[in-house]
Amino acid sequence: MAGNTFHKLRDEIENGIVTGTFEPGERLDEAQLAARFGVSRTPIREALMQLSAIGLVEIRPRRGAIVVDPGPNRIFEMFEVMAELESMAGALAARRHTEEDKAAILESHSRCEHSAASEDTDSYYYDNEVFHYAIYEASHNGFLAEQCVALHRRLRPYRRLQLRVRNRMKVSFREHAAIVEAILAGDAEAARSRLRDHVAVQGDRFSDLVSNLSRREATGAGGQRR
Amino acid sequence: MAGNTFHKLRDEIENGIVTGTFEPGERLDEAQLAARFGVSRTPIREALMQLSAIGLVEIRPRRGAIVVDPGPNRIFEMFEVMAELESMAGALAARRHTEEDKAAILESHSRCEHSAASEDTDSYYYDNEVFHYAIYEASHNGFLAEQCVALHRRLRPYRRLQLRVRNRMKVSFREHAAIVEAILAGDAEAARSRLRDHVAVQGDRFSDLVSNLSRREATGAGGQRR
DNA sequence: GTCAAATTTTTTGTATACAACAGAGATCAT
DNA sequence: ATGATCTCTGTTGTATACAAAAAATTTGAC
Repeated sequence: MAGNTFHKLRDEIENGIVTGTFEPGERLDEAQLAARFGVSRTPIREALMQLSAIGLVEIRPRRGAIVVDPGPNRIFEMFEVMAELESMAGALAARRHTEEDKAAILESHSRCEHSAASEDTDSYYYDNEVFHYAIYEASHNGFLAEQCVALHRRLRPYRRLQLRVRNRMKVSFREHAAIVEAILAGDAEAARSRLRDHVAVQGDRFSDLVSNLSRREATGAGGQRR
Repeated sequence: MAGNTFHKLRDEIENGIVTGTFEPGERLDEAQLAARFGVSRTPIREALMQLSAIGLVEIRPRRGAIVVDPGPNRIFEMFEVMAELESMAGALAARRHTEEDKAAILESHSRCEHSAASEDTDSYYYDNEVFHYAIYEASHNGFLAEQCVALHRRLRPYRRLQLRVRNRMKVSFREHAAIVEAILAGDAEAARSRLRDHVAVQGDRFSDLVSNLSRREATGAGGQRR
């Protein structure tokens, strides 16, 4: 899994964006990044090109690359699509899951139970991810799984904000239980609608998200485009 | 909309892949492409990086880039996802469309009628695209619209194969009519299921597609990876 | 002191140079 | 003749160089 320099740089920068090292709206200076990573500008540019194709950074001609800052509206749109893709995966999983899929889902589900009980948000966050990935796999649609993983990854920072809301973790786990039940029972439509509700950001959860976003904004996360 | 060299190159190569100038499995030699377009290797590489991030080409470390060749299975998976995304757009459009959206849908729909009547597959192909784009817009989810356009574009060559099947054009148009009706009536679930059936590649249509694929393969389209 | 034009500086975009690696062919031993 | 190793060529990956454009700064007029 070596991956050449540009590949590692791509992951590195992508990670920096997702974890917040590079803030939304921030300008990504090529020379600066090159110095930071101890390489020349060439691989940096290649990494930025890839990130721009994914939609994580925006390259403005002759004016450099900036970290894309999706407004609350765009974030909502992304969650709306994510909900539909996940519910699709769930519906397919209900119809197509194998014994191995079942084992993987149950395994990750019980891990979630454990971290939810111990109120460890960080480890719940991780286990939750594994749980969802298990469903993607069980859909037996490789392309769908890839799309889900990519979008899930992109929404990571905002998901994280959501988990901070009081009791969200336990509610989330209860929803998981209902989803598992539907999938294992082979009830595609139940799995679909339960996953949609689980992922969608509606009503209170939307306002919670927006308020968390603006709070972050206020603490100087950027967003100002000169 | 000037776009720097690498931007134009990206579109150029992407187009070449979609239209078949570059065949699936074909190796994309950087120096060769550079000579062909009269530029240096640098912008060529940047274009290839972007295409690899989209998933159109695969960059094997130290072994060059090749045009990705999705097997029949992967193509089927992509159609399955496309069907779901389109039906989602249709469902949203049924609930959210404005007067302008309605006008755009009806306009493109009647264009389709015209080209279907005159049996002009090429112009039907184009008008059909406009029709579907109008639905994406009417969903009022910009992110969803982008995803749909990207996937639609990627499936272009295979859609084209499908249209060759006898009477497909007229059947397609009749399906459009039912979809328009559902959307304008605000019936989200009808729009969803009708669009899903319209886009999905099931039963006969799947075998037709596979047979067309293998016919193309037989005429020397490549796919051999050394 | 303020605003605008010109100049300098910085930064991007492309080309070229060079080093490291992969694949093909040649050489050699058996 | 066959198999393995070695060499050699071709291609990729990274660094550097240079040109053009945009931002910053200075200069000058009022």
